Amino acid sequence: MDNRTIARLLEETADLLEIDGADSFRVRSYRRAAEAAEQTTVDLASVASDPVRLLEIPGIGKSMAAHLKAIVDTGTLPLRDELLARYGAGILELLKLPGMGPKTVALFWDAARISTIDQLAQAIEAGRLTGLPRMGARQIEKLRKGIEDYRRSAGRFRIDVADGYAQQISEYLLQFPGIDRVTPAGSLRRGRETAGDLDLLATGPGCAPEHTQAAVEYVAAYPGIHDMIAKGENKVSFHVQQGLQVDVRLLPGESYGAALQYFTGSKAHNVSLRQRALKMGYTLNEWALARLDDGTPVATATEEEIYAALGMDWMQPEMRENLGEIEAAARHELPRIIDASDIRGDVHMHTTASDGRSSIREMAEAALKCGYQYIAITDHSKNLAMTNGLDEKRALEHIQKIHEIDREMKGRIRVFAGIEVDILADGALDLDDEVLAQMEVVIASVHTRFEQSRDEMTARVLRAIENPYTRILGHPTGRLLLRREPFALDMDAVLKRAAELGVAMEHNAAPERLDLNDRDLRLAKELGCKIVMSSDSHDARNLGRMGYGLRQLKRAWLTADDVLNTRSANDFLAVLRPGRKAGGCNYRMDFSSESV
DNA sequence: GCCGTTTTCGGCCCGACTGTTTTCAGTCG
Repeated sequence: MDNRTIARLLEETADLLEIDGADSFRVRSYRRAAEAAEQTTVDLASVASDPVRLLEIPGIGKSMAAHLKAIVDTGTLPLRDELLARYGAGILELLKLPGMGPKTVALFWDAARISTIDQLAQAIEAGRLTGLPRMGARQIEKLRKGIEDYRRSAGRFRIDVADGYAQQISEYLLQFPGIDRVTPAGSLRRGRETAGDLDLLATGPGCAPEHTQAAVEYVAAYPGIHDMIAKGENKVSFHVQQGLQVDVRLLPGESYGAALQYFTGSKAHNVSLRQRALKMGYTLNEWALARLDDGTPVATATEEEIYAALGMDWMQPEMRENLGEIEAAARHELPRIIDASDIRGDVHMHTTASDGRSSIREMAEAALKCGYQYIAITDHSKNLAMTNGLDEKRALEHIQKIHEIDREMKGRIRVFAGIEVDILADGALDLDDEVLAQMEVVIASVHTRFEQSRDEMTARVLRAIENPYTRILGHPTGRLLLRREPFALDMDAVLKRAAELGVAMEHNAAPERLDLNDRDLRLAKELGCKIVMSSDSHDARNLGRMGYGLRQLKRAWLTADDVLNTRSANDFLAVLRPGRKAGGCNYRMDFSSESV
């Protein structure tokens, strides 16, 4: 059992305890333990019987150590099972609906024994919620809509979740002697935000036609299988625990490229490609690109060969949506889209001053290891009290500390002073201008809930953009995928105004954020609105993780020129703060001598 | 349930926002 699974069990127990009305501090201790399990580098399964090692982990006490041992020994936690038996297995899903917290779940359970989303939907239709405390017409309508949205997004999995499964299963497959290569295909390979299912293509000597028996049996023995869907000669399909469907295909090396191309898609890209093949006298399927007249294979083993035989350059999977990439590849005019190595700085990160886990120095050192030339420290401001956000006084002190570290780094890396301020309901920022004036990077973010109308919400964000100190608009859409409907915001208006004022739009790399979607990013490019790619890292260990967000940039065909933090430190600041001197920062005098 | 003690109890991130309130509970970050 891995740490993530253990963390999930503890988190679910915390949710159940909360519904059960347990002491909130007891609940929190379960959440802390879940977080500890997720964070620790200790493999909990291997030390579960060693209380001394367990107790060394902060957040794990005597009782929790016993719980951990029970989880590792039996695969489950008795307390969790007991609560699930009482309330029903579906009750945790209710918490995923927007606006549904433990108190409301408990209310519905007590009043109407509701323990699943289906039961809740029925109760709403039957009018059985009317008259319950806090349940006015608006509240009930919000729930009804929440269920609708939830059902629409259910069935698809966030890319990082699908990716996690892909990695686990690939590791397992590669342990089989007859498999020496596994590649995820489909929407995961194309870098979409979500994946409907998971296609894994495996090849190796054990995948040759008519010799796949042993490999098929090995795949079918994968311990993470929840239920088997189909088991054929070269394909095994199954569901994993959380319902994701996985198709593992065993392919001979000679047709691996054709299969990779075929199963990567997208469908529209493939249709268009096959039309092109036909016009050139070829036929294209998952086994080969072959001559139409006599069926002689022309290209099979690699994608590059296939595209080359069709007179095209190979293109990155993220571009394959039939949005002009086929024509561009045929003209040999594919743009050089952005790559991880283009990113020179990360300008959104938190430290222990607010809710981060690392110090300023640790962040700077980690950034050096990532090859960055500059960073900006952007802790939360006071409005996010829960994160220990900085008020004016602490913010000014923090700037001094950042400057100190910057000097210590002696030009090996630049460390800019910044802040992530909160946009209040009326569009004002939550810190005084005098403080903002001293920051090189001010990120204005929407953190609060999104109950306002589309017009109100847009006005709120626009007013924040108009603030002369706003340089980057953070969390612009506030979309938390599969958890909440994207709130209504006139993105066209926001992007247009941001472009006019030179305010950059942040694109957050975290897979649960992915602030801007493909369309937003394409529009931003058209309008000349600059994008800032950020990690929003709270921990030095994952500072360099730009992967998921970067793939959205690729999908929008963005180049290094479109993204602000691909520039040098000097150029970045020059574009971010045109004609503005950093207030009170005399240390910038030595800026021109930076060695980065 | 954890932690750190002024050691065996008492504290444990808290403010904005919404909807239902008629003075506040619940959710979210």
